[in-house]
Amino acid sequence: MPARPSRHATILEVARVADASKTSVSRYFSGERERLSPALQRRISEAARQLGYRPNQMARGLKGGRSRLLGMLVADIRNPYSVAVMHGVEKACRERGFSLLVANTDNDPTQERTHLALFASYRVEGLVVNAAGSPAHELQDLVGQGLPLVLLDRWLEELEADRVGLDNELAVDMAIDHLRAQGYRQLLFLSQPVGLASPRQQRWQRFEQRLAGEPALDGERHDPALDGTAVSAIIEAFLARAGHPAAVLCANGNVTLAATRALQAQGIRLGEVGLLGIDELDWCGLVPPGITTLAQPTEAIGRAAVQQLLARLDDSGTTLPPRRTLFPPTLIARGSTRLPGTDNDQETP
Amino acid sequence: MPARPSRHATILEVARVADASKTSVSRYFSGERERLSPALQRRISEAARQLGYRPNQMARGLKGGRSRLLGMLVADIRNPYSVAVMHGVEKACRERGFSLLVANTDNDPTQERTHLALFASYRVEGLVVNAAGSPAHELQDLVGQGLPLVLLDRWLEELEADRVGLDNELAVDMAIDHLRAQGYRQLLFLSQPVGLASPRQQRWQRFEQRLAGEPALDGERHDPALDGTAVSAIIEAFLARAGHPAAVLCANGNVTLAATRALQAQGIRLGEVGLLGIDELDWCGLVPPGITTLAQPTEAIGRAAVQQLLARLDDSGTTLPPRRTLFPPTLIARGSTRLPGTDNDQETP
DNA sequence: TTGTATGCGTTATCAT
DNA sequence: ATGATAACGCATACAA
Repeated sequence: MPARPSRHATILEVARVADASKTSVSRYFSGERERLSPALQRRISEAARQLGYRPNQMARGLKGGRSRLLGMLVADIRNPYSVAVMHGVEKACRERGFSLLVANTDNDPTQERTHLALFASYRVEGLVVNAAGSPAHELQDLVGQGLPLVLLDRWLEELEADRVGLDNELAVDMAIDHLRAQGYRQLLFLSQPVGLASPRQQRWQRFEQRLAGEPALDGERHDPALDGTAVSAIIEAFLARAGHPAAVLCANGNVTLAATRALQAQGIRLGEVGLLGIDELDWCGLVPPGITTLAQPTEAIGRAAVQQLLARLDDSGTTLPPRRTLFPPTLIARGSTRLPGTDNDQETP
Repeated sequence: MPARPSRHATILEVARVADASKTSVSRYFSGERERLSPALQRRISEAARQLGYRPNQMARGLKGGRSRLLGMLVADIRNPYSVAVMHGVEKACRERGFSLLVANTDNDPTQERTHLALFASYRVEGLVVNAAGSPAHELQDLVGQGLPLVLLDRWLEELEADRVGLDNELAVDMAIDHLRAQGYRQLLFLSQPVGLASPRQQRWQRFEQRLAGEPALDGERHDPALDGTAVSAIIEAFLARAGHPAAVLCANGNVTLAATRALQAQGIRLGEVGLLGIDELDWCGLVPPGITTLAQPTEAIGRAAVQQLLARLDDSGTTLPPRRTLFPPTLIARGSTRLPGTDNDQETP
């Protein structure tokens, strides 16, 4: 028994024990086992097992420039949507032999910059970015250096990069069509502050576009901060002003949460005032009579991001134009968009 | 202007441009700027800026053995509890100059092993483990090699390591005390399959202990799989059998979700049958009349894990005995544990 | 099929 | 205060 239970065995030690050269051991662990004689393979295998040898990725990365690391920047990790997508990203990474370095920015551009620098220092081979906001500049630099980068959900107009996310126009169309078909005529579009977040902008604008083209529908839109009582006030004013039947269209999960709270606080029965939210959440079926949502294919979005990244990685050199991959949402109809007295055959909550 | 917009500037290039030696540049970026003359500092700073130089962590890790990487193994990343803790872990990491490598195991011991190997290959300096299940063996090895490791929430009895998590006994005590004080006398304890998950075991056992000591209370416990209709059946049978007032105690967030569904499906008003869940979730205030929960201090738990890890890292050598850090939950009382007709002054939903 | 020699970017040791 | 040089663990061109 060797005395030292030291830190980590190296390729050299394995070579010595196996009575082979560093090269052979290296080959053994680099998918070139076929080139070694069965006898040597066995010796190396045994030596490695005995020593608990694991190739050092740091050294590997240093030599070949291949860190086998992908980075993911998440704007808000406590958002279930982000986590769901991340789950897809991570699975796809694993399947392709990559590991995922995750950083949460809490929607803070400063942290975004910090983490970007960090990723760079670990020589990640690709980046999935769900950006907080502005720093198209540093991202631009990275892309300029040839780092594959895909923008997830949120994108910056100035930045020429691949994009993956929801088809926001389609989502708003589906929402409006559904509400219309269910008999609602007055629509309130509620968003978090639009600011620079592209999905918010797109949904916001599409709502206006569509309403302009639908004489049968009437509506308004607001983008309050969600922390105060603003949502409640807006809904109350809207309902006082609007004719019936009226409905609220929530631009994302956070808004759905806030709007549900507000409607409940006002003692309003869902359905009587319609409620439809973009983003499906665990509890949407639980609040009576169930909240209608547009679910995003989060897993698929995550996988697509990785796939796009690795595609770029493979044929680096050829400069394909930026590609955008948009996914359609799925309507999950529940009681919150069923007018009392109506008898549409909807999926039950 | 140099022609090549190549990949990454190295310390050597910076040294050349700054007309200095590699050593000086290294010192500049390793927190030893004081030892350099102001003039040299300026030259290096300028050269680095101009070249967009970033120290290569891979090379750093290779040389000094300091990867500045922490690994976190998560059993189920889609569980909001896990994410909340992870948020704390990540923040604490960042504050201490570490990066976090996250791996989700989806409760699969095989993936757990794979990811553990992976972490080892990246020479993470510490591990936060929210284990799927069994492989105390590989974890034991890592600990034996001197790798700081803290068990989060779930722990393996066989493994001598630091532990951080909720005080499960206290949680069950608080739950029972609250239900009792609210007038409930028949208790149904509902858990996910207990199996090897230590928190489930502890809560499960504590419930039985406590009930044995309380003649005024009566109860039973079950740990069905959550995917079928089992929960509904169990609740129905329990209510048929039990006298009133009866309450359901949910061992975690997933169970709370399932139980709420079941109670709703049976048209039971919450409160009339009590409902209390361990784990606070976004929507618990939304389902009328609000679901009472025991909230875990997730952020604090995450931070504590990192702190414990770094403490070990600092005084490696001294072999302190394993330490366990337990946090108390916070009761958030809502309508689901208020019997109709009662008039307790509870926090409103 | 197997081995030798060199270099990846950095820090540590030892000079000056 | 600054620099030269040797590792760190591995992959790879080249040689045998």
